[in-house]
Amino acid sequence: MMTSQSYTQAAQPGQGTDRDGGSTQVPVRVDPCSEMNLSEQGPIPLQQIIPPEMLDPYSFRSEHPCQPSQLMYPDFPVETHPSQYQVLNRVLPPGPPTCSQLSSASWFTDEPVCSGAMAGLHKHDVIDHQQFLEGPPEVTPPVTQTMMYNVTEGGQLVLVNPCEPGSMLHAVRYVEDHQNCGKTPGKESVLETPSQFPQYQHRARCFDECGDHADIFQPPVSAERSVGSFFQLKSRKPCHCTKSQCLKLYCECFANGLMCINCNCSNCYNNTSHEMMRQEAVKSCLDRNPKAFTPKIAAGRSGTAKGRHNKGCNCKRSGCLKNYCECYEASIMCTSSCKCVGCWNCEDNSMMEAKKMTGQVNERRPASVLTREVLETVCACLLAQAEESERKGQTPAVAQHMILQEFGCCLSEIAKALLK
DNA sequence: GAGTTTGAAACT
DNA sequence: CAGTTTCAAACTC
Repeated sequence: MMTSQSYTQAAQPGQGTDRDGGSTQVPVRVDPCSEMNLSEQGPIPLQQIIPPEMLDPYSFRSEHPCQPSQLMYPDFPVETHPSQYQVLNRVLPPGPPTCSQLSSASWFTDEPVCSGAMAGLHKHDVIDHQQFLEGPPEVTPPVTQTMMYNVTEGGQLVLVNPCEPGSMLHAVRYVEDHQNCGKTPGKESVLETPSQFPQYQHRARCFDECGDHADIFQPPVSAERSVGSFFQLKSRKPCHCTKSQCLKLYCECFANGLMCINCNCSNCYNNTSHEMMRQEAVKSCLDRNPKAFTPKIAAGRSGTAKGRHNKGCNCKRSGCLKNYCECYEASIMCTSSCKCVGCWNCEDNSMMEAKKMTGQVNERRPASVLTREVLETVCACLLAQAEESERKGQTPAVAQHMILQEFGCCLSEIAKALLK
């Protein structure tokens, strides 16, 4: 298990052993601007040990060489999520890493890159930094920033982020034995920057578990996992915060456990330059609500595609039919957990019964009544009324009045159907 | 793009 | 815990 003790150990090749006798993952800071990182001596001289107090109130743990190290909140449920700086923990065969082995560390991706910049990756090779931060793009963009791997003589790999001097905290290690798997691969582990929240953790698997490398960095499949967290990451929107310093849950980046990148916020403290304040803000949020960073939308039971809002919405005026409503925005129905008023976004029947049982007021979904046939019937009635008015030679004002009256009758019938 | 509306988060 | 305020996103014009 990764303990805070580990942070006090230097990342020297061959140094550091955990309780199990394996090598210890040692997070290190690497000066990304220094040429020394690229030296054949490896980055060791520039590695900076991160004291535990510099870390977020999470701890690392890896209970099994085949399982990922996980960042944990205190009292935070273990969930697996992809991470901005994901946690990787995988097995590597002994010796220098191959292209395919290294490439998949760039980000979980459907198709591990083994071409272009990644091809022939060995020492000091590069991967797309932006891709590392933002996840795999829909279409692989040109490499504009680089992330470098340094391979130390001791077999350690250290990811070097040339763009975030303070944030990158990665340690990659090899171990000679892969004890629990009975094989002799090494083990690679990339630790995310300590202040990145754990809700985008990524579960990698042993080679012998997954069978193919391409599958290793797929987003995790977990019934309890936040629905859409991976996709949120891919499609993350820039925030526009002005007053919260992006250190309150008003900020979607912060709330999603992400640092602001390419956002339109002002006076932003949700970045590596304000690490301490950011950590305090996280702690403050967790003090206020231990589940503050728990994804609001949890996966549905039995792996159903749609999830449910853990807390439920409280909409009053939107009818839960606008994106103000968190349920509606997440494309899920309101549930009995919601305290919304005048909801039009609820499952009819069973949901309604649940609502009635709890005394909550939620009307039946209009879609269940406003069928195509009903709408066509209403239109036919209005047209018939217009024709009748014309036939009777009524003035436009009277005709309008009669049509509106007919429309009122139709609405009345629809309302009755809704309340049935 | 400015102003308004909305509901979650924060505060009292 | 309820009421109020603050905030930023969604929405409208």
